[in-house]
Parts: sequence; C-alpha cells; structure tokens
Amino acid sequence: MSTLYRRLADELRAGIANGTYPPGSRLPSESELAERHGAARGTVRQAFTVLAADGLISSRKGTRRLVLGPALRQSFSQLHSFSRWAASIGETPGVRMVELVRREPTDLEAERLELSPGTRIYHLTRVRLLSGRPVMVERTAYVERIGALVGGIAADAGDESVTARLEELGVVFAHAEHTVSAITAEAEDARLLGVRPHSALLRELRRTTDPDNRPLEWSDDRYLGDAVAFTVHNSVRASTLIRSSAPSR
Amino acid sequence: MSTLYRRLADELRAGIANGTYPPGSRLPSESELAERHGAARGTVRQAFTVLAADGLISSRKGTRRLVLGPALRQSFSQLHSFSRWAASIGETPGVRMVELVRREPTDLEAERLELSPGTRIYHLTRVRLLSGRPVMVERTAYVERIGALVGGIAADAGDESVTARLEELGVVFAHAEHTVSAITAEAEDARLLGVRPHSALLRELRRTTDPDNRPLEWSDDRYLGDAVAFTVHNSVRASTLIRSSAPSR
DNA sequence: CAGTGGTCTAGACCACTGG
DNA sequence: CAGTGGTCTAGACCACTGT
Repeated sequence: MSTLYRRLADELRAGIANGTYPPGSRLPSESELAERHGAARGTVRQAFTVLAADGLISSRKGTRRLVLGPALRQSFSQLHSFSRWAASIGETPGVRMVELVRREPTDLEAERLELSPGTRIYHLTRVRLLSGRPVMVERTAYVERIGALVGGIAADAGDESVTARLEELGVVFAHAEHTVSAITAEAEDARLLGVRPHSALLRELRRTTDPDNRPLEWSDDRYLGDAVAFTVHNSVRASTLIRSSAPSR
Repeated sequence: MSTLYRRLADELRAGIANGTYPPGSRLPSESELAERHGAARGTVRQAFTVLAADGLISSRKGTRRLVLGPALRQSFSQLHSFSRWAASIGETPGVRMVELVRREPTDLEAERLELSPGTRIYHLTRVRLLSGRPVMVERTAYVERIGALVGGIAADAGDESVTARLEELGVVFAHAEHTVSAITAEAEDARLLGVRPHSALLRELRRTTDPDNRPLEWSDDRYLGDAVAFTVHNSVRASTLIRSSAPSR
C-alpha cells in the first residue's frame, strides 16, 4: 500500500504546508534525508520527483532544492469529482437532476467513447450547485457498463457524488483529458443556470478512461464564467498542457 | 548535453510516432530494452518516466507498457510563445503593436511580480493574429530587467517573437502558471478583436518565472471564444491541473 | 574547494498478469 | 508458472554551485 518514497514525499509535503520548509527556503539534501531515514539516495529522489511533479519544488545542479510554495494542487479525484472539489473549497455541493436516458450515441459520443456499432449509452444531465447557487450544467455520456450503475445511483442518491459511488462499486478512473474553452450560453444553458442567453460560459470537455485507456465517460460541462477557473503549472521539464487550435466541436 | 535516458525516450517517442509502436500496442519490456542498449534497467525506467509524463504510455504491474497514442502534447516553449504555437499548427503568426510603456506597477502587478517598492515595469499591449485574423489581445507586464530588453525588441521586430529574442539574449523561462477562465469582452477588447462587446472570451492569466522561481512576466491574454482551447492530460499518478473557485481577479 | 543534484550501474525482492 | 513492472539498495562518476 504505502511505500517508503510516498511516505517520504508526504512528510516533506507536510513540512512545506506547516512552515517547517517555508516558500523560498531550501530542503535538506538527498544524502541527509537518506541517512536520517535509513533509505537509499534513489528512494529519496523518488520522493522528490513526486513533489516536483506537483510543482512544489524546483531543483538545480549544485544547490539544495528550493521550496516554491504550499500545495495549491488538487488531487486527480478532486478534479474529477465536482462533489469532492466543492468540499475541498469549503462549499456545500448540490445537484438538480434534469434527465437520465439510455439511447443511441451521437457520432461524436460514439467516437469519443470508442463504441462498437449498436451499443447504447446512458446520458445524464444535471445542474450542479455550490451552496445552493447553480454554477454548472453537466451533460455526461457513460458507456453502457458504467451507465447501468449510474442509473441506480442517480435515481436515489439525491445530492450524492456519482463518482464516489462508482468507485465504491469498483470502477477505476485512471486518466482524464480536459479541454477548456469559452462558449456563449445557449437557451437551455441560460435557463438551467438562471443567466441571460449569450452570457460567457467556461466549457470543459472531459474524457475519462480506465487504467488500460478504455473510455468510461465523456462529459460536456459548462460553468458560469465567474464561478470557476482552471490553473495549470508547467515547466521546461514536465508539462501536460496543450493549447489546441480550436475547441473540439 | 544529451543523456542516455533522453536518447532512449526520443527513440521510443519516434517509434510511437512512426507506427513501430501503434496506439494500443505494447512496448518492449524494460529488461529487453536494457539489454538491447547495454543500459541498466533503471536508465530504461527513466526514459519511460519521460513518456508517461507526456501522457504517451500507461503502465500496470505484470504487463508491458501500453501505447496510448501519438504525441499531441506541445512543448513548454510552444505553450509559452504564441509565435511558436502558431507555427506548430501551420498558421502564420502576426502582431499589431498597441502600446509599450514604462510605468509604476499596479498593486496586482507588484504582487504577482514580487516587486520591491519603487521599481517600475514595462507594460506591453499587442493584438496577435493568426493568418491575418485577430484572435488574441495580449497585455504583459515585464520586470524591469526584462522589459528593458523588450523595449528594443518590440520596437523594430515587427511580427517577430519576443520570447524567441529574449531567449537568444540569455533569458531563461523555466516555470509557468496558467489560469484559464471565461470573461465577457470589455469595450477595448471588442474594439481590438473586432467583435461585439460582451462576446465570450477565453482569458489566460500567465505568470512565468526563471529557474529559481523569480518572476519574469505576468500576462493577461484574451482569446476569441472560438479561436483556442486548452487541453490537459492528467492521471491518478501525475497531474498538474487545478480547478480553483474563482478567477484570480 | 567541499557539497550538491544529475546520471548511471548492477544487483535484489515483491505483487501482479496472463497463459 | 514465467514474465513483468514497482520498489529499494549501494555503490559510482560527473557538472555545477557557492564560498
């Protein structure tokens, strides 16, 4: 379960968060940490790699690692689940169910979910609330296997997190691709969110896959323009951000 | 310069791009690659780490690594430079100079650039074009040291890339933080981009720092809503994406 | 110059996959 | 079951930093 390098990373992360290693300070050297924990240098380096991937520290040959700042980053699961994200920022998540149907996929859905001809999908439309205020319209297509589970969940769970329940049922969300663009509110968007048509919305197209890269869901989420922003850290060494020439349809 | 693990990573990346390892196929095992190149297994693993960070492959205990797809990812420098990005998608970049001034920073600029009291900034406003069409308004504040160089560049370079010239002059851009949100076009935005006021724009706030995390520039870029989208790959293991509760001012 | 991180080697044991 | 990736050790040499 918990490995040594992960425990070292957690300890360092905690030290950054609690002020032991404030932003701008230097972390202990690899050899010092290795000796202190009775670990090999390579293991300590694995721990540092985790923190660097989170944008918490930077490193240069010849000097100890520099602390950049406390953890702003949210975990994959917070990014994936609206409910968890809401909880992490101290807001109360809410849901207004709009529709759940089982139907034939559109061409776009079939392509993004890599469906064989003839298979069906479950399509869920909901309005998500933060402390009672509508902030996002969610339109998600689930592959049939997952959608069958969603049917049972969404029916009775009220404002519960679909993501959390699916994970309890053994569904593993491993990778996601998020495409963010600006869009003008359509009539239905405006009605569901309680804003004027043509208001500026932030659109997130999300495709989530399992550990073997098999698609699980494909979602078109539209946020109020002033309700949300997405932040990315990148560096010369590691980056996952792409700027593409146009929103993918 | 070029290290063994980077050469291995490049070779594997090329194999994925040219069809030797098509999406969905499995890569050679660590031990096989190690033996074939006379390298240690740890070195091969370093190479795989690079590809995984780019979202090109996934791995699970017990099976060979899976090829996810060809490289969609753009490099840090393409993300950082509009001109390089334009070139990478086959468009001709253009620039319309609006203003370059040396002045006192606003409070926000002073904070984001970590300025000492009394220092000044250079503020550059430009309209960026793709194949002659205005697609983005760029408003960038440079720290004084960099701005002095920008003054010379922007004056005579025409449609040349400021970023590329700064790098030739020895400025090293190492980290960046991008925050993306939706915003309504203000009067000046609408005029510069040739759209109606209140159109939906995609706003990118960008803060770029050097290898020691010292701020170099802080920019507010506003794209036509249908001109651009940002895409992020993330996974349970590595992610750099944040969803924050509100646009940072 | 001593200290540091970057790279690389050559082993080891384990948990997991798939036939 | 053999093969694979995940973790970990214990070394080594180098380039770079800061004094």
